[in-house]
Amino acid sequence: MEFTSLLNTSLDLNYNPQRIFDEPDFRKQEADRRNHHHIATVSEERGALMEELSRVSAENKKLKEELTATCENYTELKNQLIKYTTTNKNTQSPKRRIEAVIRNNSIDNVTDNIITNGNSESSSSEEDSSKKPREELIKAKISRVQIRTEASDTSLIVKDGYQWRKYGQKVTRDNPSPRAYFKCSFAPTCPVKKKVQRSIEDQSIVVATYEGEHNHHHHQPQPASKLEASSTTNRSSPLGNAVSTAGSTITLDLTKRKQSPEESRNVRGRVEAPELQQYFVEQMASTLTKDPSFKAALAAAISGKFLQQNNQTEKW
DNA sequence: CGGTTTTGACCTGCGC
DNA sequence: GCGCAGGTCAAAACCG
Repeated sequence: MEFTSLLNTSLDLNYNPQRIFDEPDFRKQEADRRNHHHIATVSEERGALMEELSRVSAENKKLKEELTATCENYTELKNQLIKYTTTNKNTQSPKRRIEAVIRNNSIDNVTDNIITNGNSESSSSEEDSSKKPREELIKAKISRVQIRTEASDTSLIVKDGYQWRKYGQKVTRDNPSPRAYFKCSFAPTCPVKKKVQRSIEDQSIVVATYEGEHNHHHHQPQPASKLEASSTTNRSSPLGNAVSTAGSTITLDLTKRKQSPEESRNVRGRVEAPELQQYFVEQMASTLTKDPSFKAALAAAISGKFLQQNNQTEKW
């Protein structure tokens, strides 16, 4: 877009020297005096404006630096909090610890914790048939997906392209929102289960935990079906592929809201499929163009650039 | 009518 | 052994 054509940088000084010479002498002298006075006033105003502008620019720069420092502090504190909560959870029972870690960290850490736990137990005691379920849990591929939805949307529906049958719902102790249990119903023998619960920190985030691997191809939802998957509005979304990526944590924003730096890192760091990357790039572009604060920041940046150009022009 | 959802009951593991 | 919490079952209700 050609902004320079839209921006009128000229000052209307009501000053036309050519006309002065057309006046008779007595009028010319009077006009000269007036114009000298006018030019002096305008110059003063201009100087004051320039001073104000440089003051505001300096203040803007200072605020920017403060904001950057605050963001850095925030990130550091957040990391410390995560580290602290992870350490605290280690005092819980193994099962509760797995739950807690699944809630708080990425699945890479979860898998590590489960395996470590399993090894330490097998080395400390003999074989026990009661441990078989846990061994199955160790073998089971667990992945977690965070989906940002509208906070007003109370349904625990995760549109991932698979067909699920809900078999239970529970209110857990540490989260007031209920947890829903689903089994994959596309294939009767498919062992995959998922748990869906709203995040306790952010009610707009739905956390889906997948256990196991699908033993069938990805299901394309049927139209006009009551299935959960059929309510998927974006059929071209590669989320189904993303979910089948075992051992990963994926954060999706379905509300067109701006992603936090943490969430963006999450996506950048873990999602590598080309179609997913393209999907996220498109979503990010869409999000940015619809974000008023981004527009405001862009406008500020552009106007700042123009002010710089004007300053340079005036120096010529 | 077949599949899904709801929901109370039951099972299981764990800590005390 | 008891209580608690998470997970699962299964009958009834619901829906297209």
